[in-house]
Amino acid sequence: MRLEPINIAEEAYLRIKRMIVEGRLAAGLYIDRKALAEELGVSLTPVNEALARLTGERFVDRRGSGERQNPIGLHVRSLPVEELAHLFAVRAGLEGIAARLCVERALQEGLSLGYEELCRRFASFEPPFDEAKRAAYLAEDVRFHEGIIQQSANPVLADIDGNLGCVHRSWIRGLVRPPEETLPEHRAIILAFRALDADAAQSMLMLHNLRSRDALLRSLAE
Amino acid sequence: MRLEPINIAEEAYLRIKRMIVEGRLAAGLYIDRKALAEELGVSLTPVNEALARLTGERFVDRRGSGERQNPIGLHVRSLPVEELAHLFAVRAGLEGIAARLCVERALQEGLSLGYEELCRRFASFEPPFDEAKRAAYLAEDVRFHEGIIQQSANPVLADIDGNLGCVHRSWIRGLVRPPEETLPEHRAIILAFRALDADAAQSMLMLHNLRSRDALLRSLAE
DNA sequence: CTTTTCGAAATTGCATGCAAAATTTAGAAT
DNA sequence: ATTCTAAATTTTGCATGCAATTTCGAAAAG
Repeated sequence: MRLEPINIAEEAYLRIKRMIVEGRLAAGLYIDRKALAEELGVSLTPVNEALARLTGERFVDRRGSGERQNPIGLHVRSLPVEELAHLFAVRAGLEGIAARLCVERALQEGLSLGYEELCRRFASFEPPFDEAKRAAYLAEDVRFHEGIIQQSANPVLADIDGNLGCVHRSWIRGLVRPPEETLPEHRAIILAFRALDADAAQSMLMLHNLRSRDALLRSLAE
Repeated sequence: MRLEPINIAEEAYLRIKRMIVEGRLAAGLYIDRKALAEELGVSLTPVNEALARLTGERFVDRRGSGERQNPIGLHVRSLPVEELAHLFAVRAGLEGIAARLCVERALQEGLSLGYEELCRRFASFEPPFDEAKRAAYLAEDVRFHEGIIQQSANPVLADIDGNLGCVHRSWIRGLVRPPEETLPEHRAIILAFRALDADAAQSMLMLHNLRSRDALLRSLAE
């Protein structure tokens, strides 16, 4: 039951973005607008509009005639790993401030139960981690970070971090660091939240992300 | 001497965005695409593409037929002041992490002279502040914050913060707080940079922005 | 004077058309 | 077989066309 298709161009945008994020349109791939338009059952106009937006959001590259690789035209952007590291740093800043805002809000309005529940559900994990447990941990990890953003009640922050998280997950399928390493960090962050210690919560969440960035850079160096 | 108009749609996007940011298209105003297309000397297609992008970037609102205010169609988005406060919080996070990245980089590569110069030029201001000095201070303030972002050498961060700064300046023309109040904070931040104290630099820059957010909220409450 | 109604005119969202540029293909020359 | 060349085809970027919806406006009704 689709409530708001809004309009064809908007839907084309959402569908093409999903195709990129989910890897159905592979990185570096040339984008055949005609084929895309046929697949979506629309004309070229809404596809062009969608691709213009995605170009602005750096999901798509426009390749001019002067450049080395052919063909000319639009391609799915492939993210240099270096840029993924930059992305981690930005999220470190965003999630750090989100943690502070959570505490700020909790102090003003009383503890948010939704957030408390999130913390409890997360805290129930215990080593050792087999395959299934790692998958569950990954899902809970995503919920944990998203929950902090949501509870910070800052729509601008949610918008930006949501987009970055989208890019992140389209390039990094699993965990950057093993649960054994990140679980204690998550626990420490939760303790800071319980203590309503904004400085500690912000600092820990930031360092948590920066350590993931460093792990990524190390794994890149092999 | 224009090097790369790239294409008409891209140029339409940039020009319309400038019109909005500079207030030439006022907030809340209905956007007459036909008139806009004529003014830019293009057809409706590139204008539509540009407006689709600006809608995605929340510079433009799409108003459906069910909503209270007429007419239907596109309008320049007017930012609730509350959202401006959210924006300050996000920038607090971003500039905070930028400060940390600056110090990180300085420790790895030796001090950046460009950044040092920025600090010196900024530090030369002295009270009292007459009208002209306040204007100069405002310009220097913008350069100070932009400089930190640039020196953090994180293109993702620069991209996001640049956009937010753009929105910020389109809604807040002058200073949120008087120079007498912010100058000591800037000085303290510079000292933290000189000492290569990442924690202090990040924390101070973040609080600097959060205090501006709070000042904004107080002035809103009148 | 205010409100309602109904048709004209404008606007929207998208499809299609078209010229310029790029790519592919076919054939000839090396 | 390989390289060059040029015509044919495709693609791109934008303009224009068109049906559906919306707004405007004048006349009629209250």
